[in-house]
Amino acid sequence: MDYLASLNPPQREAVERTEGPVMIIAGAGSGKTRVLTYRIAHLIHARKVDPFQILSLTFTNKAASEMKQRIEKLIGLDARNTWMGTFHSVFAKILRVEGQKLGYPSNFTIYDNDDSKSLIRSIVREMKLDDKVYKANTVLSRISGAKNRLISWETYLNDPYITADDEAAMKPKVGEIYKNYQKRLFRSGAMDFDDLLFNTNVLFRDHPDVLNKYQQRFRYVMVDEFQDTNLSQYLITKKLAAVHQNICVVGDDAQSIYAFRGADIQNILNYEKDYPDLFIVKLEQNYRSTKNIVETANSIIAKNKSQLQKNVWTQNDKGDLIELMKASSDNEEGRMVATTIFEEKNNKKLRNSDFAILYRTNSQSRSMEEALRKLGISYRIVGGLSFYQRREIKDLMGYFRYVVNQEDEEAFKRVINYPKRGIGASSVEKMMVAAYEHDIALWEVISNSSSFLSGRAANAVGDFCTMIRSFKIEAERKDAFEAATNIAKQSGLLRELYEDKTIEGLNRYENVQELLNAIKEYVDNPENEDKSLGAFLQEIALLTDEDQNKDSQDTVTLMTIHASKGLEFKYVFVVGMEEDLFPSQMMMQSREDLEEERRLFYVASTRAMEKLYLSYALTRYRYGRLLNCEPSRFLEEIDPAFVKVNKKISSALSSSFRDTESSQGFVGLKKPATRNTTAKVHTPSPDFKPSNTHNLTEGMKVEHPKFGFGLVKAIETEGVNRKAHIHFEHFGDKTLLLSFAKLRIVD
DNA sequence: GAGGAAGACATTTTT
DNA sequence: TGTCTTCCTC
Repeated sequence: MDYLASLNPPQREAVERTEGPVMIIAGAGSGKTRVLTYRIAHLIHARKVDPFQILSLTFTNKAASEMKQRIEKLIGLDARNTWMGTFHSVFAKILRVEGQKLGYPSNFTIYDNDDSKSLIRSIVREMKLDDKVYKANTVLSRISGAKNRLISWETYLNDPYITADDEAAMKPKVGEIYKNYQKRLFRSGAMDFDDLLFNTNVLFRDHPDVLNKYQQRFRYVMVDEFQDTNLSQYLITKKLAAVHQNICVVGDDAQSIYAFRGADIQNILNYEKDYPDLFIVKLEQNYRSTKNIVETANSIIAKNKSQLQKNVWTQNDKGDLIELMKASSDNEEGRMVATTIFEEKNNKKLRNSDFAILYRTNSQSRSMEEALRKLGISYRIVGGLSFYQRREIKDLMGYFRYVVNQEDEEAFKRVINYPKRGIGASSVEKMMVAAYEHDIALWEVISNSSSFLSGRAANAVGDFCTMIRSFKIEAERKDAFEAATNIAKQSGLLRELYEDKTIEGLNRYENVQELLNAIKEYVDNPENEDKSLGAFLQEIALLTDEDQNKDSQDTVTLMTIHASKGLEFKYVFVVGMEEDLFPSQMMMQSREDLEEERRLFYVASTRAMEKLYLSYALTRYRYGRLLNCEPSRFLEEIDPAFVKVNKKISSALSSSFRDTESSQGFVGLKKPATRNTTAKVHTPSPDFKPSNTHNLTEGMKVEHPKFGFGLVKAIETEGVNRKAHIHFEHFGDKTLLLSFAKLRIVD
């Protein structure tokens, strides 16, 4: 196999050692994905393993699909038959088949965090507890933490340490909430994200025959990003591999940054104790970054005590020194970063997409955005609301969910009175109480509304019930697209959105159309055998944003350090290097916490390929007040041999700012369209050429490279400052300075 | 049931 | 400081 020849010796060892337990410690930029994909290809090709017997677990859909694609490139369509997916999606699939053994229907609904929180809020309200003490977020994370450690509500309530903990936190009722929460989920035929893993553990524990079936099926198990596993996930992998012992975990303890979500770094640190005959390979050669960057990162992580010994090195050039920038304020920090990007871009012929700005907290993006906008540098923010979290999407999905599963309480609450049909909160409550008190299904109450409600409300519920029935029949007989379109129309949801002529309303309407398009695509895809609405729902319940349209545009990327894991950029700015911000003040209680922050810094630094900039500000607005800041302790920890302090005087830089106020090409743009990760930035026509806009007049149709097509509504001020008010189809009204805006006049 | 005022709140968040 | 939620009023 010639693919082996392209690997370095440890990589090759990792690929070829297919039998027995293997741990691959993959340093940053060491070609981990490559090793993983080659290993699978090698199993199939050289070792003649049936692809069906290989299970690969990842944490994100993105990682899974990327790997799948790469394997397919290596070995062709055989790759499709390997089991590859996120922990959640793989075990959701298994639970659809085996879940009846635990009393769940096979079409169980998966609750996302919003559903979970909303359910907790209801329970807290019903238990007449103070919702300021029992905040949905806090309670959910407590419950989630328990589930990740396989602590059931029964165990939770009986564990004196846990109860003492909750009492000390003045939240003694969390256990009771946990209990009610689980019961309600079960009644709703629903599992939350943690249940998917928790219940898999229960399934494997209580049904040895089922466990055995999957142990036999998955002769080879691989786990990516092993440092991020929680106990629940860890035990699943251990049980699955117990018979064949062909388990291969890949990870980097130095990049473990998800402890707050239950990830336990001990899983990787102590792995050797679990498997005495564990074969360990260390991938230590970094192919991504310059020597200066690699060694800087090494000097950072060296301060951590809990870690596996390794020596990351590179053959790459020394490269530039790390540059440290000091700003007087957060806004100035933004300006310095933006100006530096502007200059580096010009001097070195770089693209916007070669740059990334990384920060500890989302709120730091503001000053960066402002500065970038002023210099006319286009950017995009990764993170924030994903498509499937949007209200209008959740509303329509709520209908789909409810049509598939009438016991789905959260879906019910979402759709029962939207669009308005005169069923108020008190009627809803009456029905839920009735279901609970008579211990009957919610759907039964709804089907017999006149027994529980009076007059108008009963009629309205009756109509709703008839409507859902007809949707159900549709959904059973027709494919997902037809059923979904019909539901969107008949429910009145589409009309409701259509009638909202505000820009946001238009956007929402379009998003709904986009969801329908996605369903069409799903139905048209020959790979999907089951084209029912239920099948579609199952498919996407565990999808977040399939960041499909992230490429193509040339933009600077802004994101949190967490979101940057696994990515690389030529130039990276890590901003806000200040004590209490990074490391975060909330993470300085213990050595473990501080070490995780340090790993975060390590992750951030190792994203850079060519150059790393670090910046901090002396003052910063936080929660409306101006704070004085001190440089981060992490800055002192870096070996000073690799750092150069940027001596540029910012006044020289900021002068270039004053006259660029208008160079952004648009005035009065309040919310940049690029803020939304899913905002569809227009792709200019292939023959796009800016026209001479001298003769531009009202009523002309124009094309803008980013905003797409629009209609000129008015022209203002003749001369250099000539502006055009244009209504864009997808971006609403904009005022553009004609001397800067690139517009093509469409005939 | 819409709209406005007031109040709470504010790390990180693969699923 | 800015955003999101809730509550109150018409």
